[in-house]
Amino acid sequence: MRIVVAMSGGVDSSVAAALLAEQGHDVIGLSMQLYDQTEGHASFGSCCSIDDLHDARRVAAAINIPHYILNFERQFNEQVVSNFVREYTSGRTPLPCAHCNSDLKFATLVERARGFGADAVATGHYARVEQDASAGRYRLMRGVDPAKDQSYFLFSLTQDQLARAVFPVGDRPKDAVREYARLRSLPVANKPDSQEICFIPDHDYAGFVAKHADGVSTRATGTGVVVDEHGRVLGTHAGIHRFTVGQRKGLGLTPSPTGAPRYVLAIRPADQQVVVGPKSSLERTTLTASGVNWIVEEPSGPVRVAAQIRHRHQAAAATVRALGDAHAEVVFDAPQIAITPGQAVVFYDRDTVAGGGWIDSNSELRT
RNA sequence: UGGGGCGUGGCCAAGCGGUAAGGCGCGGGACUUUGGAUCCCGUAUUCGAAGGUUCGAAUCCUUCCGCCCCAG
Repeated sequence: MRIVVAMSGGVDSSVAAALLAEQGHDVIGLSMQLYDQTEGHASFGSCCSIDDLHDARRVAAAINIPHYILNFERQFNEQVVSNFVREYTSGRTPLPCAHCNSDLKFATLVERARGFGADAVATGHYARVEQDASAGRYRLMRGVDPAKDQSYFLFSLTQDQLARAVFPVGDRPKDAVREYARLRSLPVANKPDSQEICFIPDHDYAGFVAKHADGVSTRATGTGVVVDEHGRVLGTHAGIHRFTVGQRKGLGLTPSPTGAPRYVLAIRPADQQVVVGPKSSLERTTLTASGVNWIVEEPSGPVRVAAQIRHRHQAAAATVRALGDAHAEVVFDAPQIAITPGQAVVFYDRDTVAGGGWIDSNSELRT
């Protein structure tokens, strides 16, 4: 079978490619160039820098597969970057990796793969896909290494996309992946794990948003006030895009009378307000989500699940109810800290992803 | 200039003769294919200033400076 592997230049996708080649598949390596590399070279750890593309090419050469670099700048900008900026300027917190997966890797890249005569696209994600013959569906499951599992970022894949998705490293622990890379002497065997958002290598999210907010909303990055739960003004801030629910650092306020730390409770884009308060006020039991994607058959009634509200959040017992029109309501058994609009809520049944959606509200505090 | 109170790191604040707690904030690190959180480490040779008493003072005394409150 001919398979296209999305090669980022990292260890995981390199091993994925090597494994598939070893299994006898007809493997083609593709790397996506996502943004212009000409300015600045401080792109450490980013997934698609010039260096990373070179690494991908070296790996492809080492395992003897063809390798192509595709220019996805326009698509990346339209699908991922614009969403990132729009979310921040509207008081929400984006999850770009999930969009990159569903809107680029398993959308645009799949189309391009067809051009190469390939039906499947493999990536280095730590997740598993299985065909459930009895249900006539594909199942998405957590990677076997609980510490590296990335199924959270893949919740929005459709059945069509899952049918073409291959995750060669999902059934092995990270250690084994690294070990395999060393055994095969892959050039990236000892490359550090990537982290951080790949398109903002300098860490300056606020600066990035402000710079790209032009066509989106200029006033959204303007100043506003910081208020407490009762609406009392505590200070000013330099733009709501600098905050996210649950944030503690960088509030720029005088310490509270009690000396207790303060956290961002909510962001109100309409009046540019950032609401802060004690940690206990971050607790919420319910949330609503939109853009819900069911990977298992959409349930007609309430379902018991383990719901995960952010990457690396310990999924918590909850009841989900589909509300129709791709909406859902989630009620947790116990309050969760910092349910954040813009992040994904993913429903698990043990290791299987039942579905997930985008968090819209967390029952805003009434002030 | 009658009476009372207070001045300790960016902020709040313990200490009241024995050689500067703690919290917030901030900085660094760990963790991490989002943001945030979390954890760890660091953060005043010095206590408004100047003298004095004492083996030894931020802690006692004197003066000065600066705030605050109540009276006029």
